[in-house]
Amino acid sequence: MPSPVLNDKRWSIDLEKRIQEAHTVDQQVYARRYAFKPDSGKELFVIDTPPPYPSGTWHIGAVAQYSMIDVIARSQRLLGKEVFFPWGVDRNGINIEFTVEKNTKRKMKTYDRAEFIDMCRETIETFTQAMRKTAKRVGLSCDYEREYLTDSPEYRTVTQSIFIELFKNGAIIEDLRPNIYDPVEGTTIADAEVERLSRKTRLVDIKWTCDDGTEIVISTTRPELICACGVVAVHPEDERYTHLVGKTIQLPMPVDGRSTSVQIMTHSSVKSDFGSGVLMVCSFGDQNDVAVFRELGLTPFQAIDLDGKLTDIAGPFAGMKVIDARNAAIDYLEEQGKLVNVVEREQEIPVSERGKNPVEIILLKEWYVRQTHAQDRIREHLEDIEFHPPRNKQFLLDWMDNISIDWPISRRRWYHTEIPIWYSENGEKIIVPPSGTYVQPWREGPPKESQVLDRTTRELLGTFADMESELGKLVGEEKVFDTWMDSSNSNLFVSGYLNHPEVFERAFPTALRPQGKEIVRTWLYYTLLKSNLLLDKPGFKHVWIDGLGMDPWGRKMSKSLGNGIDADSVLECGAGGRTGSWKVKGPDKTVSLRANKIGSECFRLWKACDAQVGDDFHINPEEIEKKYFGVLTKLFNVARFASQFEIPEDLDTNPGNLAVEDQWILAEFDSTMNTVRQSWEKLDIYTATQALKTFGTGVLPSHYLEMVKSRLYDDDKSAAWTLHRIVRDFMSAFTPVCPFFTHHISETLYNRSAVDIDSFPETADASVALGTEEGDHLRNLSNLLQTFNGDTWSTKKEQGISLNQPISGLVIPEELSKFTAILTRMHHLE
RNA sequence: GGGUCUGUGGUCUAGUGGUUAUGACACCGCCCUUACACGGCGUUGAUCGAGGGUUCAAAUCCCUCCAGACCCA
Repeated sequence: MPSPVLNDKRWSIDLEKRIQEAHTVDQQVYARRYAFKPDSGKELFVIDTPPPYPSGTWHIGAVAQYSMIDVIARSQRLLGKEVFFPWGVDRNGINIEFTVEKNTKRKMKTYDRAEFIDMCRETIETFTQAMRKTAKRVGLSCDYEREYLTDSPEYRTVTQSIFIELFKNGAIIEDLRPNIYDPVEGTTIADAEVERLSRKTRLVDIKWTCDDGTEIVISTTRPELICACGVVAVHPEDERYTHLVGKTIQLPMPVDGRSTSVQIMTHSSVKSDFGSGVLMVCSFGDQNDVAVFRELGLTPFQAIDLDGKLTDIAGPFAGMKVIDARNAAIDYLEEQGKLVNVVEREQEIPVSERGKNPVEIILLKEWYVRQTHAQDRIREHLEDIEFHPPRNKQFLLDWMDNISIDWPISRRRWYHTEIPIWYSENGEKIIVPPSGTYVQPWREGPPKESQVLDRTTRELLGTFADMESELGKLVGEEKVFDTWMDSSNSNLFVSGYLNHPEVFERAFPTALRPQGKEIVRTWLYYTLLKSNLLLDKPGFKHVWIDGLGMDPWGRKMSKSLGNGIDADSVLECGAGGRTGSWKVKGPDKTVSLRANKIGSECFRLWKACDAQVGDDFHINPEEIEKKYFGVLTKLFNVARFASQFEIPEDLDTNPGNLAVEDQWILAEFDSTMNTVRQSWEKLDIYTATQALKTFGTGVLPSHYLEMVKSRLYDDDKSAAWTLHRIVRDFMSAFTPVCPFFTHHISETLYNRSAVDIDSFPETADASVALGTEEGDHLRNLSNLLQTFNGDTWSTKKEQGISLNQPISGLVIPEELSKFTAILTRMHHLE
């Protein structure tokens, strides 16, 4: 018996790791394979890879998503495109600031700014390294040489230049508006960064007195804000209070520097059945207060300062933190006999997503990206973008429907991109740097080539060099950008905006935005907004929105639930004889999960095959191994079996003397490959992988191989050509899903790695290709053929005959007459 | 409270009006047949979340309800 060229007896994680290490060790080889070569002459396909935020371990669900992005990258290369699969790391932001604060037990603002920034950069660098290692381990074919960091001068330049561009064209403005503010972290935040937490709060009923002596009761959870009350409102149809409308009512608490009374008015937003049905409207207790103030044209009061303390208008409570002031106010009201009732109740209160601090709404002069005017145009652009799956477009449309205010982009933090502006001494002019320059106005002056603009009209007044003497003492902007200002340029940056204009010309709109559905309202929306405001174009050709990785019971994985699964434990499961075990907290009890071997190839195969894009997927390592490791074993053994037969010199030329069963399997294979090619073109990973799996573990080994075994042992050249041709092309088509696996087999057998194939395999036998009469005829016989084989196997079993023993009395159906010879030989029919 | 999505054998999954509802894993039974026992073959197992409606015909379309996920107020 000839010995197989594939030495290893079976697919294993140790083999996988050996292949993977060899695959990535030589940077030059690696770069030849996966580096972006914009001048290759091929159609460009730029992927706007989500730059991961480094924070210690990588979530297994995220790794699953990234591996599917890699499947798309590789499948597009297979289809002949020049793919740019960039590797970026998102390093700006409040998370790393928190980490440094936690590690050193000191708040950011107690540090020197430059010192703190250095500490952030050092800390995040260690996380960055760990992340890149995992990315390589799971086989992401990124262009790591061109790694970009969002906190690098190169990236921040793009953010700053785009800001200046948008300021000049009027899409960005500066204004004094009510803003959502996190007093603990001392920064403004956007609507999209607010979440709600349920907390116990005291709802207090307070007695107010009208000028005419009438007493009414008002319920509130924010008594400390009485000093900012602008109006007391009742519902216009609430007959209980009709007689009071228009009267003046005394504030029940002392205030300083403002009127001690307000008017009673009507407003339709008042809920008559809540408390007494009377509402005090303060600047600003919540978003509704903001709306009422705006509608009634009231002048807001500044009740809370940037440190979260009450201002002077709060009289005796000035200088107190909000919570202390609230308690003090309740005590005061009780002493004065104005407290009617107090109830503890659960209330959903808005908190900041990052710090979980209750947020306040306060008036601040901030920078805004105007967005309400752009919605219709963005919707038009959306018509040109293909969504995968189409239904997930709804997440975006829903969010857009809810947009009513502009996007505040300035933040009072440090480890972010600086707002690139200096103000003249009188505050009327601003100085902005030239395009393509990274500046830090909090610690340096403007470059000589900067421009001077009018702060309100945006009119260009001259160059900084010419006007320097008349500007007075410059003040550098200390504020920074919301990190989404950086992230929402990612498609522009990777497509070459500013840095490679000639590439950008061909690469934009960016071919693909792959992302999770949880950041549709932030990353996706802001990116589309930016592309619209800057270039009046859709940002992408395709948007691919995947579901979330959930625990085995369908719940979100989180540290607090204790149901997380670490990515490395899955990828390394089975390496060096180690097994994997996970303790995961279920809804009822903690469950122990075990697996012997998984690795990156099995993990990728599972994600590709088990879940449609857009669906949330349950991650259970036990199931991944049970359902998919066997598939790899099977495919490996098919290749190993093939590898013991001589490989024809010329696999590309059909020898032309194929037997009918060879033509039949090639007809089947052509149909499979057609499905696969079309699915890769449509970014449909699921269908492509399913088709390959069905063919490779089903009809090929069970029926074709069993049929031609004896021919192969007899050294039949046609059978060997057919089998090798199929194995080779199968590996090419399958390489996007399992790159290391297919690389090893194809390179060992055919001296050319499947990962290097840059055109989808051609039809092996044109005479039976999809659409030919002969091919259709053979494909129509497939069911009958398989049924006949199955019937024969079960008959032998019923009769207690082993499969290699002869059997008599079985009749081959008329339609299969051309298979008579091979079927007789296969089943030893007599 | 509202919106969007999802709900198919024990588990996962295909299937957007038309034979007997697809496949995988698990279970059970048989088989070490010159690639593979980490394998092969076969059997069992689903009133398609519940109820109602439209239709000659519904897992598929419509309505109501239930459950879950995500988002919003």
